[in-house]
Amino acid sequence: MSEKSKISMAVIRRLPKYHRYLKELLDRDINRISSKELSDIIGFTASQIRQDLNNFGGFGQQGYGYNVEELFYEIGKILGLHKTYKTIIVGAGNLGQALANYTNFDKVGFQVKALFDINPKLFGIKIRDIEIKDMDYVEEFIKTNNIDIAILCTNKESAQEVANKLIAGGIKAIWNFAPTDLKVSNDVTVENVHLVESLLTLTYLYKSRDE
Amino acid sequence: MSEKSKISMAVIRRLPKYHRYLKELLDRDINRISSKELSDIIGFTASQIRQDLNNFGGFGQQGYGYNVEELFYEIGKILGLHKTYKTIIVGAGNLGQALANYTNFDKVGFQVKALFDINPKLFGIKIRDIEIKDMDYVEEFIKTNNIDIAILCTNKESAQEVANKLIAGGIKAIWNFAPTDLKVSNDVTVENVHLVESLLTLTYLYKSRDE
DNA sequence: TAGATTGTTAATCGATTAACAATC
DNA sequence: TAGATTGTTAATCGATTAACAATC
Repeated sequence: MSEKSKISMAVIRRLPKYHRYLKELLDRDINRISSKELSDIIGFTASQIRQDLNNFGGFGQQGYGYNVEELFYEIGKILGLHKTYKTIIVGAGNLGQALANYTNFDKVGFQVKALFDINPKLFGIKIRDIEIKDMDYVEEFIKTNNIDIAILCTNKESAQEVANKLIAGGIKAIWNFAPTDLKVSNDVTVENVHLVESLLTLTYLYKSRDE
Repeated sequence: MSEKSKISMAVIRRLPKYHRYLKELLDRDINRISSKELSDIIGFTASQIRQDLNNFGGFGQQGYGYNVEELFYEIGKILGLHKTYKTIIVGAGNLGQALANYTNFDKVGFQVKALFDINPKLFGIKIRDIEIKDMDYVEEFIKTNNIDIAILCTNKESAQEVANKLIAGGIKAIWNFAPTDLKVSNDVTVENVHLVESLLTLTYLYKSRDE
């Protein structure tokens, strides 16, 4: 925990959205924006935008607003996008393979170095030049290649066991797509993508839309 | 809006997690649980669990706790899982195809009736007996087959245009995987899965873990 | 300079936690 | 009945919004 808890999760989860909208503004050659204008397009209140940004420093200028390029760069830095990340995908089923093919991650500096699976039939197959390897060698691979992030795409039954292996190899960040909550020590960061939970939220809202 | 806004999004997003943990308890043949016991395994406070559940009715019994099977069933009903949903996947790239293959959705009552794409090379290809069809016919297909939910897996450039088409066909619920925010009228429900935002949250937390 | 807009403090709102009477 | 645990009200905590002085 320590100091990182200064910034609330509510704020943290808004940061990537700022980043995405600022990128769009940059692409449209807009180089200056006020919190009011940004509010109109992103949907947060101007007050919230100013509060959020001021958690990290005074990026604006009174009477002017914010410089889009500078703000985009600063938020990128806050999010850790000043470096590239070496990742592996663990579990080379449909989802794992689809994520290996998903080029949107490359754009923000993520490299997939290998996929891992337990199914020998998959060993050696390449997805965009990324090879599927034997899960037995995952710990060794992590150490040798200084992997930062593991993308966990196994089924829920093997997720915890595989996560333990990754952590034994030195992994400190897991992007978890398995529909289960991992038990990890607090020096390991886990971000969950629980697809079924998202889908059930949709059905709830859909069902309740005109109640 | 109307009455649906009674229940806060914070509560709604916890419901699928209750559902998942109750299923696990059922599978382990546990048929009774107190809010305190559930708190220990799910990680919400016992008080919060009781508050959450009481938004929807008194499912428990003083001195006893909750009946697992009944509570699982009731939460399923609240989430809209009393019926099956007909869905289509729009955009049959890597992600669309992976989702068509993802059998976890079937388990909770979702049927994928077709995939749609604009690429003629894909027309007629089948994923698990689900055919990829010409996007030109998507409106007609939605109407003819009473599709409930569209799973949007296009790139961000075509997402809004495709969404408009789906809505013109009568779609009221969109599960959006395209990295953009859709503009829709308020009778249409959109649930976003913004993968890049999730990944950037992970990098933020990873980077800040020992600050 | 005057106008605009930030940075920041104060007020409000909503969500979580605590407490306990009701009751099985 | 006595013990346990809910349902629900009250207290606390945190996040959002409003307001405005500072300043570019």
